[in-house]
Amino acid sequence: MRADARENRARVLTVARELFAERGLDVPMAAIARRAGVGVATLYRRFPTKESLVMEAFAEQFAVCQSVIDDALQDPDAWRGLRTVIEKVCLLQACDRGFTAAFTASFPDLHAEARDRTWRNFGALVQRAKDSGHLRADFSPHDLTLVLVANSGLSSLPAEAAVAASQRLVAYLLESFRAGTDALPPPVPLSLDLVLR
Amino acid sequence: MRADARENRARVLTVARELFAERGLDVPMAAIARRAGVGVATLYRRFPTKESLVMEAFAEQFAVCQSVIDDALQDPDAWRGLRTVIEKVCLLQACDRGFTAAFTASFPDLHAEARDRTWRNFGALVQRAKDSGHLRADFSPHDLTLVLVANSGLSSLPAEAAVAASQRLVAYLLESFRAGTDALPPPVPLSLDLVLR
DNA sequence: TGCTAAGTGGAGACCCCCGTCCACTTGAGG
DNA sequence: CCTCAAGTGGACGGGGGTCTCCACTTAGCA
Repeated sequence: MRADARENRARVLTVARELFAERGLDVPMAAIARRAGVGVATLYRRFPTKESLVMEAFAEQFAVCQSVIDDALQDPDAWRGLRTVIEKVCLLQACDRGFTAAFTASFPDLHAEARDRTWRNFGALVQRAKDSGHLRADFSPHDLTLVLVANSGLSSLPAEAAVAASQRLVAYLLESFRAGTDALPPPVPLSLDLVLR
Repeated sequence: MRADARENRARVLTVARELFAERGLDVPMAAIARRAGVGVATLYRRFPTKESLVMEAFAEQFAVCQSVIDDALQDPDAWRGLRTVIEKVCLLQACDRGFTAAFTASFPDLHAEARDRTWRNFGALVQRAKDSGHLRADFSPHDLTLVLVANSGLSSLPAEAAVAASQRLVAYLLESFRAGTDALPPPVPLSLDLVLR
């Protein structure tokens, strides 16, 4: 590949990541091209379809996400591991408007192997957390889906509010997931005054 | 208005409500027209713009929603009132894909008077619930927004799953909102096996 | 420096959406 | 039954999206 082409390709990816994060996946290809200072044809030469650009743009984040999960799943403190999985993935979602959409859209396509392994590991983690007495017994692994989908709804908020809201939501939910609830940890303060008036 | 016209108008509204509920607000006008057995022009004769059709279609639900809230706000048992507001509005959202979008889109336009009154009443309810010792002291009225926005994210799930998920989410959150948390009420069982594989 | 394949940009084909226009049809009162 | 205003449907304009085509430019090697 020629040097200038490689540079263009990299710039396109950077710009795409920025715009997807700010404005979600429905930003037009033409906008990405303009901001990257190239023509539309250049985009389609490197990425035959918009979907392929999305996948490429988020590949890095997927890897990060995967390793975050894998690490947490290995945590000897099962409750801390569970908490970490939820907190980190939710933060990723809240910081990047496009990530959620890309994630759920690609999830079925991630080769079943990796998906099933993660899911199995998570199930094991849940069981360990229950056994350790920190996680309520009626917690279901599907509650992870519940949290992620609920958290994804927050991406309709303005960017700064989304992070604050996500942290507060996660704090509330984690509190419900705990078994004992001895002391109530106060949820993260929230500044949502701007939202809905 | 002529008899057949009145009938057509009614049928359009019914169909619009169905389709908005099933598929959200971005169902094309042409689809509504086709399913109602009329031409596009007939839609636009009765509803000058798509937005006006949306508003008209959801007017009834808005009224229901408003009265649900007003009733709950009057409840002498403040905690029960708060619970009811959250449960009922979330259920409305979960049952109707279009409702959330229509609600947030129209919320700024509902004449400021009604909006402010509801918001003031809710603030008072929150205060009463805190005073009664049932609601945690650091609960913010903005947490209502948080719950509604999070709950709205569930509408990306298939219809049946959305209701179950919403109920479980609300049960978890309400538990966190309670002050004492003496006994942990088990959350509603969840059947999300179909989701994300 | 000159050649050539790789690379490029912009016009435009194609599609889907909202909303309008206009020639045609029909309900219902006299 | 006749009339005509009210009602109707489908074609169409305008805008915005994805993706393609093609004449032109340029990097990189001999």
